[in-house]
Amino acid sequence: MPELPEVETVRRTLSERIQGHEIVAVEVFQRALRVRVAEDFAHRLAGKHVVRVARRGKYLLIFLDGAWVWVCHLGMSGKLVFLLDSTTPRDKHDHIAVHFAQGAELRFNDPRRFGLSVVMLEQDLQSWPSIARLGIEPLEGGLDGAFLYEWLHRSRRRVYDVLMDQRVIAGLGNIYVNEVLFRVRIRPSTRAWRVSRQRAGDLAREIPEVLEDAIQWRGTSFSDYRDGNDRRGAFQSQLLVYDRAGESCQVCGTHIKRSSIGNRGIFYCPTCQR
DNA sequence: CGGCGGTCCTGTCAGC
DNA sequence: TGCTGACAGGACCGCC
Repeated sequence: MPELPEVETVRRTLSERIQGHEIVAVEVFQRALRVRVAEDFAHRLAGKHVVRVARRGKYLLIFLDGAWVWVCHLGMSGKLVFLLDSTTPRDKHDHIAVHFAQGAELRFNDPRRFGLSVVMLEQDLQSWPSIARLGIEPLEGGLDGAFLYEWLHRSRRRVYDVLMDQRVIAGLGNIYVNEVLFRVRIRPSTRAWRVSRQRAGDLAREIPEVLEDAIQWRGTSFSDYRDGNDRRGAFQSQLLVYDRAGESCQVCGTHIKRSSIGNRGIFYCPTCQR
């Protein structure tokens, strides 16, 4: 569900709400997420202040005083929503409630429970496997044609699979990989090693472009994504291929095709993308 | 060991 | 109306 632009939008909206604020109490209703929420999770968070809200790939990093960090991943269906009024009725998929002063509350809701919520010491963050594995941040410079070509030209995988690999670029997911590949006219099933240096350069330029654009539209609300204020994103209006099977390609008019790689639906223009 | 398929979980929607 | 199967934005594990 949430890819880099969505997580970044959650980061920005939450940061405005909780930075500098004290956590007065924490409730855990459901521990069985992708990684079981630790028994001492609530105890570790209680009484701490939020120093800043950051992001690494699709991971949200909520830094707390005392050198602690609360790491959240929203999986496919996760939401972190800030409520001014904690009397708002609880949903059956609300798993964690973090209470702030004056009745404000941050809720972690995740129907499919593919999300993750752990607290650790800041000094352990970079060596924590899920973070340690992550590749380059696409919006912080450093993503260039040479970098991408290095990965692509010696991989026997499909270009789609390489771009989806969080060890290469952190933060891309199914929607944005489909969109980026349409914009550079490469078919998702193309073997990575067949992508030329020039095309790798196109990709390196287009990836940050699409991600920044999506952030400006506050992410894609294809179905259930919401930001930290429970608001929908609007980038779905800008999607050129994702979820547009059967519609006409805006460049050439050919019907957009839907196919699949593994269990993921992929969308492309059979004429523009080779 | 690189690459790929299956799996975790619930909700929704299309088709019968 | 109700049942069934397919599918959904992610990540990890295990098998070949």
